[in-house]
Amino acid sequence: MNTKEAIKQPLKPRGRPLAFDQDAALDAALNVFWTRGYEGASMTELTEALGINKPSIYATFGNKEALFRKALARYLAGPAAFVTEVLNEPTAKGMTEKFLIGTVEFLTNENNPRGCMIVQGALTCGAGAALIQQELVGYRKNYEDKLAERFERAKSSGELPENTNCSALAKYLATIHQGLSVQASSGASKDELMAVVALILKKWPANIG
Amino acid sequence: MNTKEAIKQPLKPRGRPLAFDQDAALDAALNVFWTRGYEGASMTELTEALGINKPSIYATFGNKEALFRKALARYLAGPAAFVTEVLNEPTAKGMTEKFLIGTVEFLTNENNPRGCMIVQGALTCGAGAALIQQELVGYRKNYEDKLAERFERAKSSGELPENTNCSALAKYLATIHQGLSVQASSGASKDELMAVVALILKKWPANIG
DNA sequence: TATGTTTTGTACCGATTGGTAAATAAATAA
DNA sequence: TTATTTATTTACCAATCGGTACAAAACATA
Repeated sequence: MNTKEAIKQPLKPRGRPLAFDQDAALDAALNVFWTRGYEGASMTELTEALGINKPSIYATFGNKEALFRKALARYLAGPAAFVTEVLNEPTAKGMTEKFLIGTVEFLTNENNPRGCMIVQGALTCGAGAALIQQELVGYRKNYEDKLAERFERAKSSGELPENTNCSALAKYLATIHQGLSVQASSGASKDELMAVVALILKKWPANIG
Repeated sequence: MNTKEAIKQPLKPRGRPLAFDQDAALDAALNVFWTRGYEGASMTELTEALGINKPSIYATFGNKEALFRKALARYLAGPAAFVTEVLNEPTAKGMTEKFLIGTVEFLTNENNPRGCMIVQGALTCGAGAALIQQELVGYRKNYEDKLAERFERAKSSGELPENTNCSALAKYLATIHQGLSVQASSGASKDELMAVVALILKKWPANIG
């Protein structure tokens, strides 16, 4: 028995092998949810997009909610990863710039559906999607909190003045981000949104405090 | 025959009279669409909210799309009327202040559902709601254009400098408005959103041009 | 009272929703 | 080969979707 092989494949799966790539299927599901929102994406459309039948989806990913959550995790770890990465920028000003410019590039990337999935996945919905709706609200709040924490650190380090209202500043950035998402899904171009961001950054951080 | 009576009621309706108030019914429909969005509002929920049966809805207002459009018209003429009224403010600066402060008061009014119906009525949806989705995009663009025109007038009158990018400034305001709508529907309080607006207005219009 | 007109309530329509039972197919293990 | 395990396909489920047929009810006119 080869040790290397034993490590890479400690035990071969017993039954019939999966006939599709799980990551590719999740990408396809993400694309549908991203475009349609949670409720707007029907299992029929998802089935066609994934290229597999419904029982395979349910056996592999669980029900529609579970599939949405797994697609959402892939969204956060993949195309939307820049949002958490910018938190590590050395300065709050640099973070703000990278965040806003990165947001516009992300929202108008022609390889992606338009808009941010966290924002538009379930803004309004029927009663059956209330749980997903609340979860997305939580994701938005969570990121806003991280922005506020970053501004607090900048205040401690002296980059921002002592009287800075960090939570208001974070909510301001989140508001811009969410508005840009609506704009992008309404057809706004990269140049148009970059012009908006330029207006915002021109006087930043002068409008703090 | 009394002339006054003839003018007020030129001819009495022939058949069985309507058993409900059309405006009150439209208000109830507006409330459901405003909360749920176009697709999230089911005819069953609408029926229960209006207090009348489905055949009465269809006979009076038409199908779901027609009902939505009539509720939307009532929304624009009623709770959202301030948005067009602020365009008549004597100065662009005054308009901007009234627009942003009015937006926050509107979005956090406890008598209303949270969020702007034009923004959230059909941001993402299934294929069947594509027409309503596009119409709402049109309403957003239309208002943004009116903001841009107002800024152009302010440029002509000398209130704004000659190098002002009016369309970018209008898109900036629209972006803020749409972001505030998402924030309000996520549970942000009036005080929190007023703090955001205060940040924006503090340096306005310094970030022009 | 009889007739015509309109709205009402009930009961239903086909299509689609998310989700699944059951048989078959493809792999490994004995 | 035979048994076991897992995945696939087909066909279907109850519930809900938007929308409507039909008859009873409530009015004005004659």
